[in-house]
Amino acid sequence: MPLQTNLAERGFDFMPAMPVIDDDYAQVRRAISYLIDHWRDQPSLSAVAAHVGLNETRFQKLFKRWAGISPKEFVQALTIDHARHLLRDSVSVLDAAYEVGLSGPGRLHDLFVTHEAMTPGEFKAGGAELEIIYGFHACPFGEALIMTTSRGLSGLAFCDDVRGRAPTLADMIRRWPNASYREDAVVTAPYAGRIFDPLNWRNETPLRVVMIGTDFEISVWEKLLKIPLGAATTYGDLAASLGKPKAARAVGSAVGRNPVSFVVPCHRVLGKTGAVTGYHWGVTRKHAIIGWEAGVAGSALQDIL
DNA sequence: ATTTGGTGTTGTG
DNA sequence: CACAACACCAAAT
Repeated sequence: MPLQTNLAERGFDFMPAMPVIDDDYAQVRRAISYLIDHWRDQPSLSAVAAHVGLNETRFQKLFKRWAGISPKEFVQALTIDHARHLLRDSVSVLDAAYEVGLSGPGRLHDLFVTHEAMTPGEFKAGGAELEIIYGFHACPFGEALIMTTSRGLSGLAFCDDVRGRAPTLADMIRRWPNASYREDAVVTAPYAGRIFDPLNWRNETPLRVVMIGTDFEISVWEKLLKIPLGAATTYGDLAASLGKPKAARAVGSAVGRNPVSFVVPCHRVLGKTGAVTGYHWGVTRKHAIIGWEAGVAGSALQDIL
């Protein structure tokens, strides 16, 4: 049955958001990467702007438009101090009162998500008929690759600015080599509008996500869905909350294999010290997401989230 | 500051 | 079945 006819049923009873146009990210990315390298020297606003190739005023506006906060506030959001603030309830958020069971709600404080799990066994058994439809869309963090099945969103990945789409698509296809794939950006576009525009996060119908992974991976990813905007946890705490306090490293691997980036907020997991550790799609992008979320958390939107 | 050793899970042969 | 790889972490240099 054609996917298009199911859109309303699957949660798209809203007008697609205004197109997510963010050519800004290319310049913002250069600024962030510069800041990561030079934060020690307290770089002036004009120095960062110059590095990006803009004058101070234009840079200010670009940044404010992109993040909702000033460059200064953004730098603040990347400090260990801010990380400690995000981590203040690291342990308890993972054991939040609400249950994220099968088909349960997650990310209750921001994006409204329900999910179901699909193990590799199930995936193999039903995989023959399973078609993955994908499309590329601009988003605040560069170009995103969105993948869907008839059961919901199954993948979200990011493209490298210079290497382009192909490596990202190959990376994702390698995860489910037996599926069939078809590109149709018309089908995936509503997901981009729903996911990357905070105004749509509390849409009354949940965003359906299907998790394809091993039992252990799924148990880790379900925990991630409990971390709300404005909070973070550590690999160690995550492991402990699964009853395996020594498995921090295994948890790190599982978090790294999360196929639904951003929606399953793996960027909200930090090292024990608050350091921003690795990210499958580049640590710079992890910084960008954390800073961008600081802007969302501090904005007037806060009231509706 | 850097190195070392102990970890659990997964993919490969 | 064994082994290497890994988005970790604490303890010892």
